Amino acid sequence: MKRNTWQREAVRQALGTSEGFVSAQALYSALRDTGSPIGLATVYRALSDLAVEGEADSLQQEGESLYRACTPHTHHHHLICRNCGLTVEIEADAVESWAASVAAQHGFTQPSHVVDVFGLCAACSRG
Amino acid sequence: MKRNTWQREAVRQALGTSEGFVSAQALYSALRDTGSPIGLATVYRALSDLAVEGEADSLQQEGESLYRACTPHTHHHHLICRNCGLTVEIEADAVESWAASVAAQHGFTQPSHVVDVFGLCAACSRG
DNA sequence: ATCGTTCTTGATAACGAAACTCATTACGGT
DNA sequence: ACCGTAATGAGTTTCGTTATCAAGAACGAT
Ligand SMILES: [Zn+2]
Ligand SMILES: [Zn+2]
Ligand SMILES: [Zn+2]
Ligand SMILES: [Zn+2]
Repeated sequence: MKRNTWQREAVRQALGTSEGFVSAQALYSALRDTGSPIGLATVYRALSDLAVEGEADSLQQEGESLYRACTPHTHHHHLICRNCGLTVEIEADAVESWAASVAAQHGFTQPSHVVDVFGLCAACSRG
Repeated sequence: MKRNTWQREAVRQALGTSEGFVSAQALYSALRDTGSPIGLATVYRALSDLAVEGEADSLQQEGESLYRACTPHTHHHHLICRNCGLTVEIEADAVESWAASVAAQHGFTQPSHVVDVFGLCAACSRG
C-alpha cells in the first residue's frame, strides 16, 4: 500500500512550481530554502516514484537525472532550452509510429524510445 | 596538434571489434585482458575524443556513457537491444526534419536531438 | 640521430550523483 | 488508542567519471 506523506506532497508541489527540468539536488535545495526539513534521500525516492507513476517526466543530461511535472499524464516528448531550461511539451504521433514500425521491421519486440529536442529558446537566442 | 599514439589506435580497434555499445570500463577490461597496459583514464579520454570527432556514437544509459564504433560518419540513430546490446543503425530523414521544424516552430535555434529506440531483438525475444 | 618542446599518459586522488543502511517516525486500518 | 508496516533521513557506501601532475612519448627542428 502506498502512503500519503507530507514529504511526497511537498516534492510534487515543488516540482509543479519549477520552470523546466530540475535535478533532485536542486529541488532538495529549493525545499530546504523554504524551511522544509525534508531529507535528500526522500527527494530522490519521491521523484523516482513520480516518474514511474507518470506524474513526472525524466531525462538524463550530463550524467544526472532531471525531472519535471507532467501536466498531461500521457506519452509525449520535450523541446528544451539548453540555456535556461524552458520546456515545451511536444506530441508527435508520427514519431511514435515511426519508432514502433522501425522496431518491428528489425524483429525487435517491446519497443520503447527516447526522443528529446534541444535548442536555444527565442529569449536565449537573442541574449 | 593531435598526436598519434598506440593507445588511441588500440581503443579504436577494440571499439571496432565490439558488438553493440560498450562502456569505457568494459572496453578497458577487454583491452587489459589482451595484455595491453593501457590506463583507464586514457580509455575515457580516447572515447570522448572519438565521439567528438564523429568516429564513435555515444548514448547515456542508466547513468553511464556507452560508446560504439560508427561506420558511417554521418548523423544517424540506433535501434538497440536492451538485453544483449545488439545495435542496428537507423537513418530517418523524416525524424531529422521533424526535429528541425518543431524547434523552429517554437522559436528555438541551434536545434539538436536525442533519438534512440530500444527493444528486445529477435533472438532475445525468443529467450 | 639528437635535442627540446609540447602533448599524452596513467596511477592515484578527488568528485558527485545516487543507492544503501537501519534505527526511528508516522500513516492507515482496525 | 493500538498495532503492523511502509516511509523517512542522517550517515555511509558505491560507482562512473574527471582532475592532478610527474614521467614518458611524439613530432619538428637542428
Ligand atoms: Zn531559454
Ligand atoms: Zn514517444
Ligand atoms: Zn552509429
Ligand atoms: Zn538481443
